[in-house]
Amino acid sequence: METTIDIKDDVSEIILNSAKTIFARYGFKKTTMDEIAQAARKGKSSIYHYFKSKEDIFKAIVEKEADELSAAIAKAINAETTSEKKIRAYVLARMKGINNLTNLYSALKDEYLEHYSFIENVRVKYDTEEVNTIKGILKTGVEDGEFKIEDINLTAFALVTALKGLEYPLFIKNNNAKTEKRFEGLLNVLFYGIIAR
Amino acid sequence: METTIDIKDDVSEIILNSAKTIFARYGFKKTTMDEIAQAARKGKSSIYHYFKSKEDIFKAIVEKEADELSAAIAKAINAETTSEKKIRAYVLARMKGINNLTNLYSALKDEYLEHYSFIENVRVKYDTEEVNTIKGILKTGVEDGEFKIEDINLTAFALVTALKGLEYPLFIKNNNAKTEKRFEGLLNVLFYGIIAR
DNA sequence: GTTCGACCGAAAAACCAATTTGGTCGATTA
DNA sequence: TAATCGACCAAATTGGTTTTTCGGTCGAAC
Repeated sequence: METTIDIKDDVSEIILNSAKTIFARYGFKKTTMDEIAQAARKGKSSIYHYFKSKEDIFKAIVEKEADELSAAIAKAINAETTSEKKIRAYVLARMKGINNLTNLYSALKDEYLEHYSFIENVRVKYDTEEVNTIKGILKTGVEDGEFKIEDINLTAFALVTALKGLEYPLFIKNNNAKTEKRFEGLLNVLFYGIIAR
Repeated sequence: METTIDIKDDVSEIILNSAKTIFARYGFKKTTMDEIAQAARKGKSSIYHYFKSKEDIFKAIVEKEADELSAAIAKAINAETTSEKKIRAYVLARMKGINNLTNLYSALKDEYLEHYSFIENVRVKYDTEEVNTIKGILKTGVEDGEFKIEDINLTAFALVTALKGLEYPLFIKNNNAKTEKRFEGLLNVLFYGIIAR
């Protein structure tokens, strides 16, 4: 199934891939349109036939990555039956997926502070999606009598926030195989609490 | 008990208090040593008799605030009997205490991004203290048979991280009376989990 | 439909003079 | 000895100007 030229070798795709490596290496600001064009073996003006701005290219890259992560997570969730297992699958898939974004992300961490509001926009949009995903699982769990939750909205929001907070110290800094077990421990707290019975 | 001049009216204390209001208003960078000296009704050189640098003054202020918060939290914890109540008291006291730091913090949020590594140092030191506090409570709770926790270290760390992550969206942005109730809901999840039984 | 050279305007970088400012020192006071 | 301060310095910052870079447009060519 690779005998023909891959249909994804579209010019847009070439530009996106070229740009991605340069962005990952130099960050958004330091990357020039000329560099992107050269890497794609095109003239600078040609790029504008496919994307309306540098920001646009960046947005396309980030959204593509985010979509791939979304898809991977959805797949992992659907493979499970109970709500508890779905939550576990979600956390694991998310954790692994975030790792792949590390390259792009680390190049941007210095610029993250600056006022590139469009980055924030993408993040907010994705956060909302995450909360909704979790909310859906929790809701189903409650309806099935599997979970008992006072405030689903708050719990979903808190879970996502906590996960995001744990991302950095647990994963970025401490990137070994034990990390997965650690998340398991946390999930047990989430499911069963810490009160003895 | 206020008939004599308060022993805290030390010159160091005057300098610290003067500096605090100026820092809170203008931030670290924009505040000059001359301004601090004037506010303390001293010559600029005199300041250096008590503090070795501007950074030093700032550090002293932050550490003082942090110590006061620590004390308030410790007091709240000790007033409670069971471990569960101690945790609840801790979270509430912490939440309220952080609010008081808002002034200083908000003036710094723009400079927070810059490489004032000493700020980060204070934060790390304080984080460690927080984790240890929680760890102590959890340990006692387990020993008393009140809690049942797989990995105390991880749970304490996760709880602090999650609290820190929830601080901003739950508290700074949404500063109404309902916030307290929200934390209550979260604590219930922590104690009892979400699994129905 | 695609590619590109030439060009534009705004933003950034580079440069420089003038000023500010964190910090030192020695003398003075008490 | 402890505390205060005026005078001073080197380094950083500021303000303003010039130069360069860079994102983006346009029209021609294929």
